[in-house]
Amino acid sequence: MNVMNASPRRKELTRLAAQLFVQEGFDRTTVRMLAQEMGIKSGSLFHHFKDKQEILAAVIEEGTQNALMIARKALNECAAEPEVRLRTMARAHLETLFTDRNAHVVALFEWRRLDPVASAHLSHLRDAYEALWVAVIDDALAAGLIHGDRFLVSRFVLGALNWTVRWYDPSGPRSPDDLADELVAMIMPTSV
Amino acid sequence: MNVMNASPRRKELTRLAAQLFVQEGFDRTTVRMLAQEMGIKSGSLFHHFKDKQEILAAVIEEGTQNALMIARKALNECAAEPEVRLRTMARAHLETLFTDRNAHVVALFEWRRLDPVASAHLSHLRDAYEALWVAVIDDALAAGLIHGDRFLVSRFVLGALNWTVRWYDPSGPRSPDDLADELVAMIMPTSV
DNA sequence: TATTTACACTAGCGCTTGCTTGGTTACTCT
DNA sequence: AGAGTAACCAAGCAAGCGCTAGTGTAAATA
Repeated sequence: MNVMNASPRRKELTRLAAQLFVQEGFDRTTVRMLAQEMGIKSGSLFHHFKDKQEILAAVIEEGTQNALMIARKALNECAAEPEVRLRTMARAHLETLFTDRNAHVVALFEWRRLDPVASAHLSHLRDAYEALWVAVIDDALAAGLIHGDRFLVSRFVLGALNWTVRWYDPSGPRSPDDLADELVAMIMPTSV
Repeated sequence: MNVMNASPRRKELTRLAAQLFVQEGFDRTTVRMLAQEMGIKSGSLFHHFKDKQEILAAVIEEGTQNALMIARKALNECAAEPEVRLRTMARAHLETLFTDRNAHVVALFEWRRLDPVASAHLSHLRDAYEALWVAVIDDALAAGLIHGDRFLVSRFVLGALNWTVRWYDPSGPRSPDDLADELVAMIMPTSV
């Protein structure tokens, strides 16, 4: 029973759990289903995770850490112009959303199943990620690229982006980058 | 056991069920919790609904029918200018979303718990509602008010609007109508 | 060689789940 | 008065739930 273990075995189990949580939802996924998917018996599962809750927390933490890393890297590597940074951030968001889709769908739609302790811990991670967004939006507003309330704009943009997991098929003709660019174009009057 | 009953009692039970489904999620809401909230015993519940699934379907159907009615009425009563119709549709969307909040949150986040039969039936309702949106968006595009792909624009706008249930507090200083107007302004370069 | 560690197993406990059954009450209609 | 019906209740069943206890075994460590 490893409290904060990052063994490769545990990582793989977390990945499988994410898939099942998306397919069935957290509540309908039983420890027996998880175990079977992992090729072990249900009892053995509790050697890797203290309880079912911890599996959920592991899935969400993994996904959010990843999103944070990718976004920071992308922002570090791109130019300083507000327009470029806005586009970069939107692209990074969709990139993580669809390369790590299962984990993010779980994070978006099963967050409330977290117990208060895990939720508090993971909220910090999510807040750090959203702070990146707000900074980029602020720059774009200051540069006159977009208009409106900083708070509203970021919520609307994040909502539009997050909702894509409900309808967008990344294996179709349109790439995630196209999608991100179209959204940015939609809210940027200067780019018409 | 009424298959397609619209008795006032059943309507009230449906409303209470929606509230619990939002609070706890469909899977974690037990028939005993539902019964207690309704002031009856769990067995009596099955006099009104054939099974738990049917309660979920009733909640979602109620909400969607309502949204459709409100949107149609609002569009019928408003002016013919594409800009007005776009704003009207966004306002109507947020109006239903927050007057009938519980039912809509359930429809948005518990849809997948529907069995295939109920899902197929309700999909038609939802499609009829989305068709209203696409028509309004098409007019706005044709009038040059907004730009982009009709499909993408409607998805982005609906995503941004639906996501508001996650963060917006209608009892705050900003009214739902303000919210709708700000979103429309955000995507309409001409209104700067 | 002796000991620990990591990982898996079997078996099942205690509890909750959705739902059924068989019967009762209260009200309406003829 | 009698029949019909909608609404309810007490009791409980079969299945499934998360999780625990105790054991076996192979590899790593001392």
